[in-house]
Amino acid sequence: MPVTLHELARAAGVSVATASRALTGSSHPVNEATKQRILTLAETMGYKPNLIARGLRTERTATVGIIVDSIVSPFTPLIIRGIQDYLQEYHYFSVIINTDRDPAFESRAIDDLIGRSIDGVVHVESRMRGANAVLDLASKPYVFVHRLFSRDDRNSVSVDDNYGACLAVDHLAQLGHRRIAYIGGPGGWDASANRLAGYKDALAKWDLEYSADLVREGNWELQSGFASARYFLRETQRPTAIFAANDLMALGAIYASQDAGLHVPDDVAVVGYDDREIAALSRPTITTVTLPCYSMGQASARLLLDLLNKNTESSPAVVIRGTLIVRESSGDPAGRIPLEHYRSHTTPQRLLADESVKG
Amino acid sequence: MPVTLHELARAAGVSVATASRALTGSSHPVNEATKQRILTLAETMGYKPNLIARGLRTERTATVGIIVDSIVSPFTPLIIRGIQDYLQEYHYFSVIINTDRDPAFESRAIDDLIGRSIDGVVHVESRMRGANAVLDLASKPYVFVHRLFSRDDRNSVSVDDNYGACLAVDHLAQLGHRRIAYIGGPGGWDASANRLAGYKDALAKWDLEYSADLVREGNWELQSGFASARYFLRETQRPTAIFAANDLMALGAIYASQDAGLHVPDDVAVVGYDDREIAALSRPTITTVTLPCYSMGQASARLLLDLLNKNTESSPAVVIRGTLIVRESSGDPAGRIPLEHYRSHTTPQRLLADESVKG
DNA sequence: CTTGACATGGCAAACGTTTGCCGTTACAAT
DNA sequence: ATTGTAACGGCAAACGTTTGCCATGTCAAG
Repeated sequence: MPVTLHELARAAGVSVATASRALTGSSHPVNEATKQRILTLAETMGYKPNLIARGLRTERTATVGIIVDSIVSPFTPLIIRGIQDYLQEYHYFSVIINTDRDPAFESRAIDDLIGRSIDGVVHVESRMRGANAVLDLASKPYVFVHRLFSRDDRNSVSVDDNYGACLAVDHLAQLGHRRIAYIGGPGGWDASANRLAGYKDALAKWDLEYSADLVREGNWELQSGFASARYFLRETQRPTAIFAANDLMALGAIYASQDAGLHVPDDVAVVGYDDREIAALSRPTITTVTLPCYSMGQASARLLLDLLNKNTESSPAVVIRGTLIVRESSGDPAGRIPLEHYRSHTTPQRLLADESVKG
Repeated sequence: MPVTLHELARAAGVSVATASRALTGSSHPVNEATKQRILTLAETMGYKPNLIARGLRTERTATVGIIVDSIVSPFTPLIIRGIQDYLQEYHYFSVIINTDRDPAFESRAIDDLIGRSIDGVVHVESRMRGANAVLDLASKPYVFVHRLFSRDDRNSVSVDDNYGACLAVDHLAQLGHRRIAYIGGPGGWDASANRLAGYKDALAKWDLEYSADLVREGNWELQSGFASARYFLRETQRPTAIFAANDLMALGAIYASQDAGLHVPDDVAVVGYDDREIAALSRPTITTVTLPCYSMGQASARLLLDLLNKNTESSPAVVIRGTLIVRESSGDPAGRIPLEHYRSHTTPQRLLADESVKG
């Protein structure tokens, strides 16, 4: 039922070849007048190119696959949006595959992607993984987005966790805190190591002594933040500030402080990491370092398009930095929370602001 | 580079026609022995059908488009997952289009979908909209998912908000509350009207008098819940329970109660709606009615596949019911919060549990 | 022995594009 | 007048499938 190139060409009194060239802006010259005639005719007739047929012929589909390990995650959708917004400008399309870390489904999905002859892939993984899946698609350009693992590899986007942790500790030190405790992530995650390193770096920068008594390892969950903070607050010389490696653990630390009869931030200052929605809704709201998901998505799309169009073999590894968002849990000296602080978490503006790109 | 049907056929010593029929399970008979030979050969040679070519020939792509107005929303990803999980079982694929309610981008996206000759569309919209976009794709099977608008239309999935609100008020009445206030959503949304109706229905059921003094209209945001609750609590005969039409306003109500020196739930019980993550993280955790996004996604996919495969003209409208999740803000008599309550919000199990389907 | 039905398999057209190759014309340079 | 170059346009092949149609062989019923 849809109008084809043949019909369009016949209506314009030209061959399909000419019509095709007029529409695609081919390098082959075509008379400007006829070109315009074809274009306007295409408009009026409502011609829409059959992308399936085009894909079959050109073996390029202007489609990239996005493989994510969980679309139900506070971070993934933002990354996806970053990717899609960037792709859109270049008239690329994306197909999202949600694997849920199920290898069987993943390999089936990859087969599907191959069958659809997508042009490239962005792989959004929160965990490290073997390279098995990658091999299958090795012939296609491939870009990684790693939220919790840093990769020195080329063709990858990751986060400068060290820098982010420095930001947090800097802030606390600047407020005058000298005993700053740290609740880290579990072992085996690069993010845990890097944020710990950032914590240490910042301490050194401020000539503060690193003490193992002020560091505990959590598991990203609220309870672990709660337990760790309770431990710190029972010490003879309790810390005046706690930096947690994510917002959930920071919230746990706040609850523990409150249970101990301490006021946040007057008695204990707390800083989190990630800038999840909860950080803007809790009481007090949580000072935190943003995880620049949107920018990461954009950067990965940019990398992939470079790979596709400039025929470069590989792109550099991109590392993105978050920024500090100061809220009540660290700063505001008055105890009472101005109501205006409870703003919507993610407005379009917010997506882009607060995130800076490096590399 | 990938192995084609021709190569496979030649290797098996048959024609492409036979190979095709062996692989696709065509109705045309093919000798069982040769069929097996072809299948195993396909396996060893790593043959993957070119879905582009197949799509060109058959004009069916086993792909459905998912058009969402915002992928950055606490609800959309869960709906998407419901859709994709269901589609996956039937070897369908999906393409997600994020419109951000930008009509220009939306129409471009729809053109793209047409060009890709997708088989059908699931439209996930949180707001009501004109049918303009729909017309363009009218030739394709189309299913709506409406989270905040109910549609009597066929080919649509929506929520039984009336029922959900009843659930909440029932719960409060059962706990002995007789003055139950209501913070509603803004006008113009079906969800607001339906939840209000449910509130009234439940009151009637319990022989409780409806009073306009106990109802205020919020705007879904935390502040409005805060302001509304403060208003209620200043009344000479303050309510002992507050039902808010979403979790954010419920949280605002909790904050207002706490500011007024009242304990939740001992002095004021609060129930929300939606079961967003915050409801499981706040202090106290919030009793709420689930918005069964995952089930809605599944149901819409089922509807669409019915449309595609059974050649039915239309499917019935499906209405899905949420369930009540009792947490501390309404029930727990003791003031202190057991730490175990702070569990991960969305585990795979959770996706399916707590949601019941009707119709 | 004839006929019809069925199992099996191949030929080739078709799906709607893009593009290499060739032909024609116009025009400038020699 | 001849040649070279560029602009313009058409023909037809190709991309990898699926499928209508036809051909052959087999076998059972008449």
